[in-house]
Amino acid sequence: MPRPQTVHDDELFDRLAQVFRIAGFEGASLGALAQGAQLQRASLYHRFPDGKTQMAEAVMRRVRVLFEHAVEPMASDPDVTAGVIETGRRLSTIYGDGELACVLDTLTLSGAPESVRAIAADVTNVWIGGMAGAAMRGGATPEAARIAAEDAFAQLEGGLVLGRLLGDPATFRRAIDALPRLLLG
Amino acid sequence: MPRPQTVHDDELFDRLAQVFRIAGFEGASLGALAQGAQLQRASLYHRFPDGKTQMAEAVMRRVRVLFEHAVEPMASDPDVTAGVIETGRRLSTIYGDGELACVLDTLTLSGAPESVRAIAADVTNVWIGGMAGAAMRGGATPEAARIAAEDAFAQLEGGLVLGRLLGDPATFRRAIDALPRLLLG
DNA sequence: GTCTATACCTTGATAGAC
DNA sequence: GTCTATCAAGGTATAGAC
Repeated sequence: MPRPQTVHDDELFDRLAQVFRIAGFEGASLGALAQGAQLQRASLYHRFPDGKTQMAEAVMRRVRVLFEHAVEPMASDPDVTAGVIETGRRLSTIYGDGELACVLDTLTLSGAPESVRAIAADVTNVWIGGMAGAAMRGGATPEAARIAAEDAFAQLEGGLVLGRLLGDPATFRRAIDALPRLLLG
Repeated sequence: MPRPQTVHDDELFDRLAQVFRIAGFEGASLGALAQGAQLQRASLYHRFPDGKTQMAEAVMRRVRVLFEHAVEPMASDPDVTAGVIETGRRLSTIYGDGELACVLDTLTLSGAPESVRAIAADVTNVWIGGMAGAAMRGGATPEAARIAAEDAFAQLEGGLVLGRLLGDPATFRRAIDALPRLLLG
């Protein structure tokens, strides 16, 4: 009987994400990743034979699942406003109420493999597409909905950057609270 | 007669900034910095005896000068709206019309020394303070002006992140165009 | 002031024991 | 599946010639 995994996949991906999101791709050393994962470097290579690139890809794919879950209420809730508010709650949880950096931002800096960038772009489109869909359900034209969704994305991402710079997540939290207004007018 | 500098300070700081802004602190290797500066590694250590930390500090102080210049029209122009528009032009130049990353974002990730973070926070306050001043000149209360300035900062920074993710600076450019509305209502 | 050469450490990655 | 041990490459930083 083979030795059981001590850290299951999703939990492992989440731990690696915590390192990548504050260090970027080049900045995340195998030592830091191993420490964050609570696994030896060699054990990480057993789980990810293709090394750091494969780790970052797995993290990004895990992030996509998290965002698909986050945007889902905007499409499924009969009350669009209630759906947007619930999505805001889920986004806030992902970002530790604005205290955590965004892996889409940090994992697309210098050194990030093209494969990781591609998944990051895909996640971004899932997120913005979900918000644009909500805006359309609220009555906006496709063009106006897309613009509103992009601006809302920027407000949230910029709020995270400002939070890191000043140590105050207030701007991010304002953006979360403003989501219904930003998307539904 | 001593050998003259082949690269003057401000030009050198700008070249180093180009590397730091796309790589972050840990991600920017001395090799990459030397290549960007068109100087040998050892020459960089002659200019910056304290190494990479001192380079990042110098870059940040240079960035502060650039931002002081960028926000200046908002305070000095008799026509506040014209001043805000001119500041938008200068910000757009700093960010290559939205094609370049922000060093405030990338140079405050994991590994950045506290001294660099402190200057980055200072630059942020210069920038947001300037925008808040314009909003007050436009009639806003101090509290409303500060919030408008923070939100405008977030819209710009988030626009840069989105531009990198999707390869399209449209959201950043929209934020530049929207600056007078965001700050002056 | 800039260069070549080098010391020393950390990194990403691999091999093999358990 | 995880570990210890190890390697080659690349990292930061320094010494000394010009």
